[in-house]
Amino acid sequence: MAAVPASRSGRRVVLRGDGCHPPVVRRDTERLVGRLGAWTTLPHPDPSLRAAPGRRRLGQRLSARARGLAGAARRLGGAAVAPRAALDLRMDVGALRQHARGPRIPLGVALDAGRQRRLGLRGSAPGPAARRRRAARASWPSWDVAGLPWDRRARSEQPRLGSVAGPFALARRDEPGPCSGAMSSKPEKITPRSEDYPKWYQDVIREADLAEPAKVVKGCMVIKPYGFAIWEKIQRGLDSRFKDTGHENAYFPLLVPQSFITKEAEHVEGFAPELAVVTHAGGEKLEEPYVIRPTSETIIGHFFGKWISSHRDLPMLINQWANVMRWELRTRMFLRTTEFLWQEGHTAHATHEESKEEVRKMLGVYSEFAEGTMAMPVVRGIKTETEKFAGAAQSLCIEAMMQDGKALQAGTSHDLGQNFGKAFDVKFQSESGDLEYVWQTSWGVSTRLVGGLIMTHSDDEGLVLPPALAPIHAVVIPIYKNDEQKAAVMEAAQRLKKQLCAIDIAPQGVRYRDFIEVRIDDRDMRPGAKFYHWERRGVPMRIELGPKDLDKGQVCVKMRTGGTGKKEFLDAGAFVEGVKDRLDAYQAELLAAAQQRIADRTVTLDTWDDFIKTFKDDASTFAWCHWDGTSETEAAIKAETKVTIRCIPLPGQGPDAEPGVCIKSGKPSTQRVLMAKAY
RNA sequence: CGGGGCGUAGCGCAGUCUGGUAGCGCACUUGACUGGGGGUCAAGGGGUCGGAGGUUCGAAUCCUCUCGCCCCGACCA
Repeated sequence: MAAVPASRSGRRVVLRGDGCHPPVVRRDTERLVGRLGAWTTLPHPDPSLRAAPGRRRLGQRLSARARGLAGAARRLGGAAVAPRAALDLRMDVGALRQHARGPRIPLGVALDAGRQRRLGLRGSAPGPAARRRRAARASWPSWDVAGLPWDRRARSEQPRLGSVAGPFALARRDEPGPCSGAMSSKPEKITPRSEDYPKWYQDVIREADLAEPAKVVKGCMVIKPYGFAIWEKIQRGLDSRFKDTGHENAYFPLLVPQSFITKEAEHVEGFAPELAVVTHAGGEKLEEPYVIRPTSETIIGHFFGKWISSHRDLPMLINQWANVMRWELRTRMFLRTTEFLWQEGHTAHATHEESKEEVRKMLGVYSEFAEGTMAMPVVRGIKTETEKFAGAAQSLCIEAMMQDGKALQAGTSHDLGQNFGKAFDVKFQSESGDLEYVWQTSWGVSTRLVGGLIMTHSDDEGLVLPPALAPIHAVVIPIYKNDEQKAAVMEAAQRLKKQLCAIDIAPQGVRYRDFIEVRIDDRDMRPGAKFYHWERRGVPMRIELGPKDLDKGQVCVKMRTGGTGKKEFLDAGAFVEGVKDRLDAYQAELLAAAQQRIADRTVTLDTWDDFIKTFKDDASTFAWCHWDGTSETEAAIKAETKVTIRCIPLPGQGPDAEPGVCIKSGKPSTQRVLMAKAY
């Protein structure tokens, strides 16, 4: 038996095929297999597969798929390799050597550097790290195994005893094994939406580097810089609108005395199950526990009570940017996490008319922001009794449709009536001198908007962002072959960046400026790798800049959502001139596409049969249906189909009000409501 | 809380059945070549195997306990 030369690179032997594509044989494998010609005629370890006594090629009795693999191996040099239908085969030289003597051929064993050394196939000494580790180990007291039967150095020269599972059993793997992952030289791939929508969502967040699960804190997430930059732009856009509508920011404590929560009956009932409670502090048990705010109506109610005494103190218009905590059982990044960031507006008014007006006004701000800035169309409506905020008289909401047809409550605006005013004794003396309770509102949107943004626009290549919220609008990829070219290209890139960065693309009417943000990606990577990198992050515009472009005074521009080939070559000056329009058009395209989807996937249903059919399994759409207005029917529909009433549309947001019969109960109904499965 | 899966290098995972020198791929570092859609080669760095007990000459591997995470259900923005 000839000695087996080690593969030069020291890589494992890997053959891979999936039955659909030709087997993939790595180059180092090729070399090694080529040198294994000596074992062409090994006997198969399983006698049942060894039809003729003596010699037979291993591939012969195997399935067609496996034969394909074995065939590839033969073509490479005549080595006989027994694959199993499963696709990943690793075979180690030591195993082959054993196999040549007899009974066992362990697959799933790597031919790594260490193993090669052990088998005497690798001349080079262990690396420094290995040496250090070994030295450290040697200094510990240890049992000398030399010469004993369990000494592996001796054993490796003999066939291993014990049960022989055989190559197929050992290599069997119903799930893609480590090889398939190990074979990939690409970053983690993004699962296509059609295959697994929730998985796709997680993949996009990871690949775009928006956030990651905290893991060490249950149900929480870390919002990474790129993800937080999006949230910051959302904050800025909303905050300026709140200021424009007369609100002021303030901050209230994170901890709320437990007794506060219990003051409003419906409120405590709604939130009790998801409260996190602080019982100890400073090494001692607290006399009264604090709850970590799930929302701040109670503590703000308390302070409103102290601050408001006259109608002259009204309206009180406060907003708070804060974190809140709700102990959820199942979490999803951005959409539902234990801790999340949001904005909560709290206002107090002298009359119900005025507070109701505030509730509508802020819902208007939200919907304008959702559609204008996020390019996410929404339906404005009223929550049903069961879906409304715990403690509110009425809740308004905006509902967006995600790409899987499910609804996402993207913002809420509550008419609190006098409920909290009464609970916290927030009274004022009116012009007529009477003491009256204030009328309050609260309204909020959260980091959930980021989730909505992702699920509105992104595609199988990764994140897609509307320019109005993109932290980076354009990335310049310099193309060059040598230092000289690099210098010229980089200089041109800097010049272009300077021009672009001076352009303000803030929408009309806002009180802030929003300059185009440009990155020049001068990392030492292949241009292609950079393309994918920024594509996954949803950067709206990519500019390739190379020597040819410099010569012609042009730039190569590729918008994020165009197909791979859709590159435009534009005169550099004209491009800069028209870049704002270009971004505006892109923003408009995203909104139009989202509107189209919502239009395409919204249905009107009149029979329960159709309803069941529409929502069977995991499917969802927006469905306008008649409902008899009772919580019982609502609960029955939910129990049977998981579909909920997302909202009762405000005028103009759904079909015109017309009498009908409830889709479930058949009882009379005055108008259709929006039904869908929800996040 | 029920059902399922999993804790081994930064990430993804082999190795655990059958105890005997801690491995692979990606990522990372250095150098060279390369550069208009995920490059190649070479040389390197990095882990007391989730934790605690136990069995053993010897435990990632066997036993007991424990902690944590993910997925699927019941609750929710």
